Amino acid sequence: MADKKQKRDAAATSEQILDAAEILFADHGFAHVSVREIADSAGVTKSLIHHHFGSKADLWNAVKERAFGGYLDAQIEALTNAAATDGLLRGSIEMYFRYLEQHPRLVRIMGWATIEGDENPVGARLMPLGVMRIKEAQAAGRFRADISPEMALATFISATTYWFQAKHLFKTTLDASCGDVPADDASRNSAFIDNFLTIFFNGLLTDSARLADGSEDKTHA
Amino acid sequence: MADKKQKRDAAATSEQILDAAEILFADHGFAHVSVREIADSAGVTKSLIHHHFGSKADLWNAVKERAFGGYLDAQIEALTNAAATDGLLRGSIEMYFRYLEQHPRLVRIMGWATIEGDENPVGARLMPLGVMRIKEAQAAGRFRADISPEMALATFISATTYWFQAKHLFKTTLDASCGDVPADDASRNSAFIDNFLTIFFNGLLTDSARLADGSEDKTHA
DNA sequence: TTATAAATTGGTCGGTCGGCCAGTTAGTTG
DNA sequence: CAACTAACTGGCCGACCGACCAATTTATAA
Repeated sequence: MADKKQKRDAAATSEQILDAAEILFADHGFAHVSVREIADSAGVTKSLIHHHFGSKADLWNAVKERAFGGYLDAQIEALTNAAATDGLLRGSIEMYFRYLEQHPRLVRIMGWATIEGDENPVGARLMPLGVMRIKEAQAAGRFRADISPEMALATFISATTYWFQAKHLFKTTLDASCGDVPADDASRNSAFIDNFLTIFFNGLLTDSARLADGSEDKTHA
Repeated sequence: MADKKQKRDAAATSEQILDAAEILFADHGFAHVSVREIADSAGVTKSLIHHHFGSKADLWNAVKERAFGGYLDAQIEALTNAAATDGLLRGSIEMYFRYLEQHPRLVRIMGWATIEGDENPVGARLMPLGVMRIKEAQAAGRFRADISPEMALATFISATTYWFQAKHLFKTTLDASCGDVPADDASRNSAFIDNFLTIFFNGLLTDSARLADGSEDKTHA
């Protein structure tokens, strides 16, 4: 156990504050949360927050930076390692999807940041990598050449991001659906990504690539 | 001009207030706008807003109801009239897209409502219609039967909605793209819907339907 | 041990928020 | 014309906001 319980630890305190702020900001948005609430939730004084972060807006920026940092690292790695073969590209797309699934708070923070007009430095760094992967697949003759790589990527990002951001909007319809839609959240996510990937790749693949890929799919589906 | 300029007109005043509130709420969100700002922008007194709408939250609800009302009517009509032939379904999808394009304030209001957790009665009424159209296309053998109609619809709604809600996120990458991406907003919207529809329908159509449809497309593309 | 910087506290400030209320004016009805 | 209702106004209220500050406590280095 060592002497972990120090009386004063600036780094630990800052993280406590960031943790509390992240939860509250993600749930209710910047404007709906007061510094007092964050202080109470973090078990510190309101003044201490100003001492460590300056202002409420600076705290919000710090929360976003921390959340986006891990996200950026994970996705850059996935997109960099993804070779241009369909299988790996597919896997890297699913990895992106699963990352959002496992970080719902990040999804909400991204949502608030987006609608509040933040220019998102994460997307600006991530998207060129995705575009590159798609262009490689086109050059290899696997993806149709008449599709704009940028627009294909926009389709993919939009579909997956909005699925998580607005999941509750789909819930009513999905619940009312007769039969073939799974009931629990996790299964629904899997069903969505399965269906989306099928549509997306079938729409993107060239005829020859689709035939080759389709036969593989059918062997294990 | 008749005697339009009445001194007192409750209905007209309410609309003035709704108009001003819609713009401000759409731009900055519910929490970032004060009743005073709305009153100033509408040219009325703060008290008058409370007189007509009760509370700030009630005004927000009234704004959303009015905005969603017209949207609901337009989309129900489009989806009801759409026959199950690909052409009309495609047209009805593009109509949906164009409606969002021409009502950017509605898009933002939907965005705020979504992230603030409102259950959206509009989607609950619209989505069953879309699911029905897709099922018809499946029954007619035009759409692949191994795709969940609900998930296909979720893909479509997510892609189109997020495209407009987060357009500024794509801007950087699109601007930096070399060559083949149009520069102005309107052309980009058209490029997106074109590319999306190609991917979406190619991914959804059965092999036989794709061949028939593809030959038609190639004649004018 | 002492000096110094940093972490932390409680309290307070000016300002803005949404809501309310008493009073006034305009339109309607009888 | 009088009586009544509804539209509309100005001012005020308590509550809460983010920020700031002076004072206190702890850790560290000299």
